Amino acid sequence: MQAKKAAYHHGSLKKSLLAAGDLVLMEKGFKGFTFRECARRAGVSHAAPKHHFGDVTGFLSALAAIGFDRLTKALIAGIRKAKDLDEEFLATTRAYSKFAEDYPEHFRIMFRDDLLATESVELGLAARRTLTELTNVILRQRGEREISVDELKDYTKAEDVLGDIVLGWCHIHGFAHLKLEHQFPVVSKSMEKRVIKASSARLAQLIRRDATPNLY
Amino acid sequence: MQAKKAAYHHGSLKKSLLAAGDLVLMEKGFKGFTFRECARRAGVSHAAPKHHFGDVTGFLSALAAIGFDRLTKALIAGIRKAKDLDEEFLATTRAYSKFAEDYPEHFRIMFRDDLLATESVELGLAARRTLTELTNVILRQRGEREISVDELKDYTKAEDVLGDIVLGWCHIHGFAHLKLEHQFPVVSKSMEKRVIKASSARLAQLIRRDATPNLY
DNA sequence: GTTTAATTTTGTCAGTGTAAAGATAGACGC
DNA sequence: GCGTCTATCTTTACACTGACAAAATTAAAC
Repeated sequence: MQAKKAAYHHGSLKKSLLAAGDLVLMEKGFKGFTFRECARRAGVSHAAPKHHFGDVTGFLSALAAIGFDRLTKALIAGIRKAKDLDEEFLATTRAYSKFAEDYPEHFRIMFRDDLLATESVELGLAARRTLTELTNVILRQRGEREISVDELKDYTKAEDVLGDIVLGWCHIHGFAHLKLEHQFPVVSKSMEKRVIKASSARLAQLIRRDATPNLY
Repeated sequence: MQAKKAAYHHGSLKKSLLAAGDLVLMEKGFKGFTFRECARRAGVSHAAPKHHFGDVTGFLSALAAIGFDRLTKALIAGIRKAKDLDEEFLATTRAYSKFAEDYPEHFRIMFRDDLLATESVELGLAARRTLTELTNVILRQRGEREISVDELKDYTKAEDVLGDIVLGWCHIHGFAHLKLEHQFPVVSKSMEKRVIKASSARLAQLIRRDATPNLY
């Protein structure tokens, strides 16, 4: 971090700016997040970021991509801890929601189509990696084999698979989002835990019950 | 609108500002939404809004409350068209999602805890009215009687009811949000219709199947 | 070693939210 | 009727922002 500063040209300013933006997002939130503040933290002039990110939209897209990668990792880590299929769906829901709580501003940015450069391939890929992970959760519930990112497009064409993805992802995402934004009625922590556990279990059972029977 | 302008003092500026803010949100989106632009449209000086709304957070809260009221109405209208319980849950999902598409910026504001004055009783009430409507959708699926806004608090204490609300609302909200922000893989309109119809049906069946049997 | 291209800085501009002080008009007591 | 009061609105001011242009600096290519 200190070695990079020495280089005027060809330094790793882009990385430094991303690190700065990442921090600002966490410390000051979206309100305190400004192009100039990030430049200040990276120790460069206010106009420096322009060359690397164009406008603030491009900058946010890069940070959103970081968010998606972090979410993907969190999902994988959460899933790994699960003992069986019953636990796995719940673990996914928990990991997704915990990510939203841990990185609220990233989460908000990631799902703001109007603030992001949707043509960014980097962002698109990061988002697809996350969706692939979620799709694999569903596929395992269905008793089917896992897929890679490249196969995602083919699999979301299958109507029954997409149906299960919608069923699962909407619940996971809806819960994480509504909880983050404090839309649920306030109840005890223990009751909340039981409720989300029960909901996840019922949904996972539904998906497994309706899956083609020859495969599980 | 023209008669109000004449009055320097004692005009209905608050309403005019809200109407202006509502328009700006729809026409220019969140990016173009500024305190000063709203004041300009209402034909007053840029500092005028401060007296009525404090800061921009207070102003957004009032607009979010309008959004919730509009959503509540949309839900009621959508539900009214449904012939039976099977159709009703799907109709709710559609109405909720259509609202998000029709008023994207309102929708985004409404679910941004950090940008709103959470202590606003007006906003809290509007949000509770929406949640009451959603709760009644669930209660009807369960074969139980509907409730009023005042009863909401008691009903969300019941763990099984809250469980069904989470199950239903998360799916509805998650779908609307993910669709609005273009997170789903692109598929044909007809396939999308079938998918959401099937998901809603499966979820509604699950809720009804698990309901206490003596009541339906 | 000179040229060239990439990177960063400086300076400027219009526009923003908020604060403070001044202006206006209706309310209210007498 | 009249003077004061108070809520409402305007004016002015300030620090800050994103975007842009042009100049300056540096690394690399030749």
